[in-house]
Amino acid sequence: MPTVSSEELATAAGVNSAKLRKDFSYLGSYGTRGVGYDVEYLVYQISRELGLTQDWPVVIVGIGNLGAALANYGGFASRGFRVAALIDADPAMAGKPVAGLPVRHTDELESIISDNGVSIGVIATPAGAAQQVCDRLVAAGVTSILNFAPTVLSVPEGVDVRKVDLSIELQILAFHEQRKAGEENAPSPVPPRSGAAVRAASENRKGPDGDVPAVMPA
Amino acid sequence: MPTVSSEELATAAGVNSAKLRKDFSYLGSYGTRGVGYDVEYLVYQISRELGLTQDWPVVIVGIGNLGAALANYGGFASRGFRVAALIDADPAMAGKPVAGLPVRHTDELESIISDNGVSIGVIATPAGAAQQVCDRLVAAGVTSILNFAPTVLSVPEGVDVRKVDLSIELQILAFHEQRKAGEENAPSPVPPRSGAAVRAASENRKGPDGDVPAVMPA
DNA sequence: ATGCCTTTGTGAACGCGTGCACAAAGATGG
DNA sequence: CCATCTTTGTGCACGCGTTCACAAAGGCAT
Ligand SMILES: NC(=O)c1ccc[n+]([C@@H]2O[C@H](COP(=O)([O-])OP(=O)(O)OC[C@H]3O[C@@H](n4cnc5c(N)ncnc54)[C@H](O)[C@@H]3O)[C@@H](O)[C@H]2O)c1
Ligand SMILES: NC(=O)c1ccc[n+]([C@@H]2O[C@H](COP(=O)([O-])OP(=O)(O)OC[C@H]3O[C@@H](n4cnc5c(N)ncnc54)[C@H](O)[C@@H]3O)[C@@H](O)[C@H]2O)c1
Repeated sequence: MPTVSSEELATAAGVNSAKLRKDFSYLGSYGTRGVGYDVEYLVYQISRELGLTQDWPVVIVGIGNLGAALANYGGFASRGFRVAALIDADPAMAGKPVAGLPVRHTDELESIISDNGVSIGVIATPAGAAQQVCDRLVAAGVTSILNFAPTVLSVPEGVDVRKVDLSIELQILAFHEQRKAGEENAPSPVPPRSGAAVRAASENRKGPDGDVPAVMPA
Repeated sequence: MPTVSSEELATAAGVNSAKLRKDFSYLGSYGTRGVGYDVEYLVYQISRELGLTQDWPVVIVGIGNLGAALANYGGFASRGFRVAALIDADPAMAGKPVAGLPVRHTDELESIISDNGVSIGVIATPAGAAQQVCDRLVAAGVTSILNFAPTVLSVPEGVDVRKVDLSIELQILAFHEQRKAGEENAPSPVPPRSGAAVRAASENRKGPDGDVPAVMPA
């Protein structure tokens, strides 16, 4: 029986082995003392807890540059996600095949969602249309949304929104970049107290309960 | 002089006003007691600290579906990022205009980087090429990388890597989705101890010092 | 069966971010 | 010029995640 010790996994992942063991214990995952964890069982258990054993139908709304790229991306299927439909408001796109699927018009949005039991939606429309699309998705029964549009979506309680903001990713890199440059020469105008604000700026969004809105002017 | 109080900002952002004030104090940002913060000065100060006052040249490597979408994305320019060049290994693409810029061949990678003083690179190549591209970028002087390929990149100390893994974003949504479904009926197989592992699964990557590698099989 | 060695599971300590509460600062009006 | 009111800046305590350290458990060899 192939096994791994928490120490091996921890080293590979670059984390503390005690944390790993404690986390596993929360999952009810019992290893064998003196031996380690049964790899197969461990994988199964984590997969199940993470929801990877069932597959989730998703819809992508807004089949432009980004939406088409997402539709073509094979990485979703391999993680248990199935693209149930591609939806766009442009009548000219309706019926056109993208990544092997015909693009459906926005009119069909509600029926597509309910027919397929979709609970996860991806929004890749322009920012101006995002909230409206979001509202329709939620009304139709979607309870999880992955948003690429640079807008803060407001949703009723019980609906999760994750926002992917590529500009912020770059800003975080730029922030560290600037910091690197500043270290060598003159001390930063701000003393390196390394306080909460600085650290918070390096982190990503905190969780499902509300993203940090962009306060900087575009 | 237009001002805002920490309380106003905190309410708008949905955070605690004390946290906000404390964070501002780390930035050396002094408000006026009884009045609040000078909006203009505050914006300038935060912008500067975040590195938004200078603009950063970036290169995008791998002009496929995703790379092209990124190149066409206007949101970067508005946040102070300038696409210095688009680079692809496919000879057939060389010279072809994408988003108004001619695609350059990988051979030119090093000279493009040094000529433009690029320190931030975006990798949108297939996973198999990512590490190799990364090595070349780093060797040429890039010290910050935004990686879209589903691979853990290894880089020397001093180089920051941020990984955007869209599958993981969906997995996090699916995880919560499953949890929602489980609450109504039978109790989850795992008692809702709400431990560190569960919470950690909702969080994103922690910071610049090492992403959490994907341990699940694809 | 017994003893040794490895690795788990976890209680306790530590570190850190967050929120509370309040004194000091400064504006504003009388 | 003084009183009052607003809002900042921050010491302090609380909560939570992380890490240490170790006893218990189990395999394995003798
Ligand atoms: N392209 C990128 O790399 C990138 C990066 C980050 C964020 N974004 C954001 O993602 C979104 C899409 O970007 P893009 O480059 O694909 O834009 P795009 O203009 O190429 O595509 C937008 C698509 O949405 C469709 N659409 C418009 N309104 C709609 C509606 N109400 N319902 C359904 N579909 C609708 C349009 O017909 C179009 O096909 C934008 O909000 C953009 O800011 C894009
Ligand atoms: N499309 C998506 O929505 C999406 C989402 C998440 C992650 N990704 C990842 O992003 C990457 C790109 O995705 P894509 O859909 O654009 O793929 P793609 O196949 O359309 O594009 C890849 C491009 O990279 C170029 N390339 C290959 N090797 C190269 C090299 N050594 N140097 C420079 N260029 C090279 C190819 O010529 C091609 O143009 C993949 O790793 C994919 O897994 C894509």
